[in-house]
Amino acid sequence: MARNDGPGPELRENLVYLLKHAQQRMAELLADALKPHGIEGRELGVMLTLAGREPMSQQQAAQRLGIDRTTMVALLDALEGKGLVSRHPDADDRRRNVVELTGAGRETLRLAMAASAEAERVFLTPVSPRTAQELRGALQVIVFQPDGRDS
Amino acid sequence: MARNDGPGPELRENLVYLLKHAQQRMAELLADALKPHGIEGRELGVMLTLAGREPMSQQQAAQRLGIDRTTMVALLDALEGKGLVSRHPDADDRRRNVVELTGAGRETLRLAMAASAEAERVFLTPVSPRTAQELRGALQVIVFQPDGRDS
DNA sequence: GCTGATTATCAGCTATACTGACGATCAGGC
DNA sequence: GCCTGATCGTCAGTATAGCTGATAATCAGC
Repeated sequence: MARNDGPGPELRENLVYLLKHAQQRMAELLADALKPHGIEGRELGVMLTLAGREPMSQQQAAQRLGIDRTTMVALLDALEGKGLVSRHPDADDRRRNVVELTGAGRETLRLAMAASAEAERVFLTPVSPRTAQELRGALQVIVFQPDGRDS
Repeated sequence: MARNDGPGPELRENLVYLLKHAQQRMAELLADALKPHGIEGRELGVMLTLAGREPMSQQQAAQRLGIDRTTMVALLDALEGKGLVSRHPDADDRRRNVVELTGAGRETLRLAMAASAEAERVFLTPVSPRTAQELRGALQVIVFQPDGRDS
């Protein structure tokens, strides 16, 4: 995004503005941190979804991530091309592709998770660890219980 | 965005994921709140930047907002088409356009700011007012003093 | 063994925001 | 005064992310 001279006081209070720019900064930090490992942010999301779980279909993975199934196709094409995930038809339901991390995928994921944690650390540098935890907690509540119902 | 069944525990902790989805929800709430007033979120950002200040050039406004000058052209085309802002050449520097809110623009901005505040209130429903203030404060620090230098 | 639903895939569309090029204009050196 | 380089607004083209709609293969219920 273009250079930002700093907005007027009206926008400094604006949540859309703050969230958008915070998200953008975090995404840039993550992209830089992941570059050495040859993946991008959304691909890490896919790999995290696939990790430590039963194998799942593309559709299931897409729903978990909150992305469209057609978007998942392109993401998996890229990851499969890098040898990080494998697709093969489900024996029980041959419409489905079972998607799994490969060995290389698990290793890359391990390194990428460390890089991601470091990017988050940099992102959170200007606030105290306590504030950082409150920030994460508040976002979790807002994203996962937006109607105030308890989980 | 597509339906989200809820991610695994790895992603629930992930700041990029949380920020992206929080930003998306806030943007949707704002878009709905602004629809009756005939403007969208980015247009409110432009109008807030133009409000209560000396008239400024398109470039200055763009830098304040952190968007590209070419993006500003299209945004102002729309706002001018709705009669909410006026452009006219700067007498002192005829390369520049002086951009100002019209009377209708100021009135729309007044209503839109109320709608925006209400959208933020809905967004923050699941957290306490105190947590909401901490969230806003933490984001401000991260966005405006990302290197930890004091303002 | 039909009929309707589901899965993965693909083409095409939309929204957003950028880069690069252009003409008009300004500012500084001479 | 005049040339050179920089700046401003504009436009065309490009890139990215994500969607809709259509299609072929497959499944499940009757």
